[in-house]
Amino acid sequence: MAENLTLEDIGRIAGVSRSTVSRVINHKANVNPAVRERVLTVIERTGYSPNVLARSLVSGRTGVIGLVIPSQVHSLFEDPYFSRLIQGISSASNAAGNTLSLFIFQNEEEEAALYPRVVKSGVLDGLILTATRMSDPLLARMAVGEIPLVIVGRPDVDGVSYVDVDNRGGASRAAIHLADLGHKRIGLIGAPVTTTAGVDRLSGFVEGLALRGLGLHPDLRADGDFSGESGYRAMQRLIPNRPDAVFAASDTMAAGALRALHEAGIRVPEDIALMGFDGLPASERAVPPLTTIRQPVSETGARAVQMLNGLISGELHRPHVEIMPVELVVRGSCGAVVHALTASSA
Amino acid sequence: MAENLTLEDIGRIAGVSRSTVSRVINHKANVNPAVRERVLTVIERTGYSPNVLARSLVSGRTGVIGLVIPSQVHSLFEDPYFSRLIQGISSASNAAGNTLSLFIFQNEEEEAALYPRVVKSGVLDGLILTATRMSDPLLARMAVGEIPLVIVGRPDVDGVSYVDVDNRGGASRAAIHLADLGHKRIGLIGAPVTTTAGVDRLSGFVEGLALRGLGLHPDLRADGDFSGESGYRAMQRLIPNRPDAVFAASDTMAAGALRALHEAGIRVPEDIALMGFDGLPASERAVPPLTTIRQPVSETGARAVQMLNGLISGELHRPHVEIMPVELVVRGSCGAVVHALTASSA
DNA sequence: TCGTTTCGTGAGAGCGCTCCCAACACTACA
DNA sequence: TGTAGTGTTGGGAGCGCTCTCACGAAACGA
Repeated sequence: MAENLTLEDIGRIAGVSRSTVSRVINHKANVNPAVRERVLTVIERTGYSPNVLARSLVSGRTGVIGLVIPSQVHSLFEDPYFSRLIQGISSASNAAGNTLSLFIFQNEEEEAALYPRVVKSGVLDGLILTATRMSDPLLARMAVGEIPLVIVGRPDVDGVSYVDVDNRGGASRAAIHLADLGHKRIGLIGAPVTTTAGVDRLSGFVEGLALRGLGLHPDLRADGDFSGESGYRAMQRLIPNRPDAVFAASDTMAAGALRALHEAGIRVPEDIALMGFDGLPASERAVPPLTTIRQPVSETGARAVQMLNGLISGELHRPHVEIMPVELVVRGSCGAVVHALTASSA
Repeated sequence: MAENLTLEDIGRIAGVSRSTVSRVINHKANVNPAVRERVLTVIERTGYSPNVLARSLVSGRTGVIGLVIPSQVHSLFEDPYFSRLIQGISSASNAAGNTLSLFIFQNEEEEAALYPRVVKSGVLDGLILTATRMSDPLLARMAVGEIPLVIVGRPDVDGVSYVDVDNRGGASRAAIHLADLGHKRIGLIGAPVTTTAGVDRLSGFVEGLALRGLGLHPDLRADGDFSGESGYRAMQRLIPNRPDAVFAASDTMAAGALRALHEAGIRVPEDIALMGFDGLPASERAVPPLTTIRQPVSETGARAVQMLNGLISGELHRPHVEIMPVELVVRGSCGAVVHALTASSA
C-alpha cells in the first residue's frame, strides 16, 4: 500500500537486516530458507518493490536502452517500417527486462543535445541507432565507444556492431527473378544512395542482373526516397523509357509506382512486371498483390536488442555483425503465376 | 575526456567544494561571479556532466515519462495514427527536457508486469496512456493515483486527466456536411464501440444527422476496427443497401471502402459520397482525394506531455481535461466541388 | 576437547548527488 | 567598538541500495 517502503522497512517488519532482505531479493545464496520465506511474505504483503534508481546508482546498470531515430527520417510517418522495427525492439526489450527509451530527433540541434544529455548522464546501458545514413554524423559522435552501441542497418564505418538484413542478396534475388521470367529491360526505382540500404540494394540489383548477362541502363533507373509519392514520380519518369519490369527498392515506393502505372493505363503484370522490397502486409493487398523481398523487420530489431545486451554484459566482443536473411515472396505483380507453367523448371 | 568525473572532482580542480559546484550547475544564487566562471570553465574543459541517477535519487524526479500503448492495438502497424502520436509526444518531451520511455504491450501478462516494474520502481515521473478501451483494465490499475497520469483519448471513468480530440463534434460536422450536400441515405462505417473514440464518433454522427432531420438506418451502419481491410469489408456489406453517402470513422477505413467501391464499379463522388476521419497525409493522395475531418494528432500528443508536466510539477490540479478542435477538410470524395455552385450559400 | 571451516547474518562504507546549516568573511549601522 | 545583517562557502547528512567484511554459531575433523 504505502509507496515509499525501503529495504530497511521490510527488514524491520521481517525482523532481519537490510542486507538480508537485499540478499533475498537478489536471489543470493546463504540465506536461511525460513528467513527467506518470511521476507518474501512481507514483501508480498506490503507490495514493496525496490527503488530502481538507488539500485542503478550503485550497480552502474540501469536496464534502460535507448533507441535513436535520427532526423531526416521523414518517412517515419508514412513508412510502416519504423512502426514494425520499434515494435520488434520494444517486444525484445520487455522480454529481456529492459526499459526502452525513445529518441526521435527532429533536427541536428536535437541530435547534438543527445550526447551530453543521455549518453554521458549514465542513464542508458546501451544504444540502438537506426536509419543509418552514409557518413552519419551521429554515428561518428557515438561510435567513440563510451557506451555499448548496436546499429540497425549497415554503417559505413568499421568497428561498430550492427545487424542488417541481406539487402544485397535480396536485391540480387529480385533481379534474377525478373530476368528468369524473361524480362530484358529491367528498371530500378532505387532507394536513396545516401543510405547504406539504398547503396546495397542498388549494388545487389546490378549484381543480380549481371549474373543473367544483363545490365542496368541509366534510363531505366530513377531513385526515390522510400515514400509512395517518390515511387509514383519515379515510375512516371521511367514509363517513357519502356521498361518491361521494374524493381522498386521498397514496397511503399512500389505502391506509388503501381498507382502511376494504373493512371497511365499500363497493366501489371501483363504489360510490365513489378516487384517491391520489404514484405509489408499492405503489399499483399495491393492490386495486383505485390511480389516482394520480405525482410524480417521485427526480428531484426529483436536481434539488435539481444546483441546490445550481449555487449552490455560483456559476453560479446565487439564488433559483432549479423545479417538477417530475406525471402522472395512471389505474388501476382511479377507475372510469375502466368509464366509458372512454362518457367516452373527454374 | 574521462568518463567518471564527479562533483567532487570538479570542485577539486576548480579549488572549491562540491557544494559550490552544485550551486553553479543548478543556477543557484549566491555564488561569487568569479568562482562561478572558474567552475564553468572547468566543467567545459573536462566535459563533465552530472550523473542523472544520483541526482534523481535525492531529488525524487527523473525527468522520464512513460508512454503506454496497450495490447490489442493491432492497428499499430497499419494505422499511421500511432506513428504520428508518438512523434508528437517525443517532440514535446524533448522540448520539455523529458526522456520518453516506450511501453508497448503485446498481451495482458506484459500489461500486468508494468505496474510493479515501472510505476512503483520510481523511474517514471508520470505516465501517458493511449488507445483507451471502454472499461480499460490498465486504466483501473493505474488511475489509483500513485503517479501522475494523462490519458490520450477520453477514458470512460471520472477523475482522470485526459486530452482528447473533438470526436463528437467532428463526426457531427461530417454528418451535417453530407446532409447539406443533399444526401439522404447516409451510412456509417463505424469505429469499434469498444473504444471511446468509436462511441463518440458514432454518437456525434447520429447527432449531426438528427440536426438535419435524418437518422442512421441500421442497414446503413457497419463497423470496422480502424484497419483498411475492415473498411473494405464494411463497405461491401453496405453497398447492397445503396447508401448515397458514407462517413468512415477513420481515413484508413475510408481507403479500404474506396477500394471496395472501385471494385464494385461505383464512382466516387458521382454515385456515392465518401468521407473519412483523421486527415492523414495519404488521404490527400487518394483517388479521388478524400474529404475528411482532420484531427491534430501530434498536437494532441504534445498537449498530453504539457499537461503531464503540469501535473508532475503540481501546477495543475487534477483532473484536467482538454478537447482539441478538429477541422473539416473538403476535397473531392464528397462531391462538394460539384455542388459548390448550387450549394455555396451553406 | 580444541582449532578450523562453513554458514548465516548485520553493520559499515560508499555510489554521486542535493539540501540544510554552520562558519566565515565583510559591510553597515548605531 | 560592538552588533546585526548579508553574501559566500564548505561540511555533514542522507536519498535507497549493493557490496565487503567481520562476527557469532553451528558443524567438522583431529
